[in-house]
Amino acid sequence: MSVSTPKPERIPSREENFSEWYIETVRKADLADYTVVKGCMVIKPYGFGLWENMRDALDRRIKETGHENAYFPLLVPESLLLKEAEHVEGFAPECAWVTQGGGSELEERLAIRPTSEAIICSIYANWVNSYRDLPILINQWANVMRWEKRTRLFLRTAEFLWQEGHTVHRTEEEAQEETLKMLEVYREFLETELAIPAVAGEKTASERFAGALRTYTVEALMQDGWALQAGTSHNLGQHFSKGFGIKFLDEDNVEKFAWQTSWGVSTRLVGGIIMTHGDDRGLRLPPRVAPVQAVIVPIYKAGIEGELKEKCARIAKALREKGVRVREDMRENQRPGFKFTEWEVKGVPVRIEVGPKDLKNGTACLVRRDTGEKAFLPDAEAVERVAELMVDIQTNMLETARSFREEKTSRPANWEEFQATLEEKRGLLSCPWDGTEETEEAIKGATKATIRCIPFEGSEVEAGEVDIYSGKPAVARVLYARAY
RNA sequence: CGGGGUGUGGCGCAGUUGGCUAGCGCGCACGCUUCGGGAGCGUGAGGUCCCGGGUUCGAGUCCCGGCACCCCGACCA
Repeated sequence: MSVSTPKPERIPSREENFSEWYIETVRKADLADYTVVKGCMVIKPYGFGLWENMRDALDRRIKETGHENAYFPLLVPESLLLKEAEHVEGFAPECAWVTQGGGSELEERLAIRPTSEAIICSIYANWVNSYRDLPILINQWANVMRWEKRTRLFLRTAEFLWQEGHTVHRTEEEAQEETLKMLEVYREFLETELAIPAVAGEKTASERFAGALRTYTVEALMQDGWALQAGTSHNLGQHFSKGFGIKFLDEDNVEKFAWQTSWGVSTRLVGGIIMTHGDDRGLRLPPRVAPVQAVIVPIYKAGIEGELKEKCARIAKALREKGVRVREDMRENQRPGFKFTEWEVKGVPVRIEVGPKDLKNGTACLVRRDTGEKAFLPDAEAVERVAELMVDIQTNMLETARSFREEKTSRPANWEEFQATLEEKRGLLSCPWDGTEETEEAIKGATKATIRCIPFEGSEVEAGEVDIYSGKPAVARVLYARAY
């Protein structure tokens, strides 16, 4: 046979087919799988372990900023959903409905929550009477359902897991402060834990949450040059308090409507991690959230198995004592090369090889997933080094992602350049905007690029600057991109 | 919801103008030899050929109807 058959189960490169690379990476890394229900995935233990670490890191921050967790019902009576006009309009098209219970037709159909504003606000209305009842600072971890036409593992599934904060405040200022505070929590969380640099800013009216006064976002840039909305924080104003009757008697004995916020991030972020950090070998996980931070692979040799196992156990124990999440891959039916590949696909930050040479020399071989760098170190040093690598790798991944984003951020000088840049380079395009929805629409129609946000930093326009498309006077510099 | 494509062991596929007991690779199970970058040999298990109807002596293959999934567009975290 002169024909060399390609190895089966290879993941296509990001270059040749990014979307296929993504799906294959998710599946080969054993994060998730399809199920019998369209658009509903099963998050497998490895993927869920990742989500749990993300969740815990964010949950800690949510609590540190004074919020408590609670849980509200899955089902939302239609009448409640109808109470905020813009809100229904936005979500009705993607609602799934329960129409029967116990074998008989329900008098009123129940929506499976696409988000919980309606149900939570209806309950808050009973909880709020006095200004002394405020603020209410509650978060819930839950599943929600949106009937999507087209789904993709993690990025857009019919059912997904998320966190949604719902707060009620006495004043507009306080609500606005809360909205921005939580957006900053998201931005910092993405950067610190997930090593994803994100641009914080405000959404334009057309991208605003259904029923919100203002929507803020943290936008990340994926390796294919598309933007991903990684988290949103909404100032709901009094839209919902008026719709649901959340009123309180203020200090001045005047009845007033409360001011509200809501904010959320979802399992979509798992997709963000994959598309920000993955390479052609598969996943690369930021150490801080990786379910397995270091994997130990023994290189078996006849006669020394016992010694090898002992040494592996010793290293594992020392690492655990240092707080490193270690996995010992002691399987005897798989060869080392197979294991190397497998753990690389799964994105484990550090691999520790322990073989006959190491037994003789009192060393261990460390291999970094992010750089591929390989080093034999004396045992004690190796353990120290792994702990250091957790920090180094995390930092390196953030820096890599940051410089990628900077490289992919452009300032086209005119409309022709805008189109060319979007086609050839993609990424984020910083351009003056005239502030109209017409322009936004026109650009979207022509290029599929949307305004991702009006960034907090760098949105100032100089006198005389004009809109990249319409030529009219610009009101702000905004970021355009094609987005997931 | 429009346009295109595909449905055959767990996965990837082959299956001729309709013909014999439906094959191949990977994976899986067992055994032996191996193990510093996806191991080799041997033995073995595993199938409503998407579903329903029709044509025929005979259908994985042809015809009609349905369903599902994937890709490309419009809508969305």
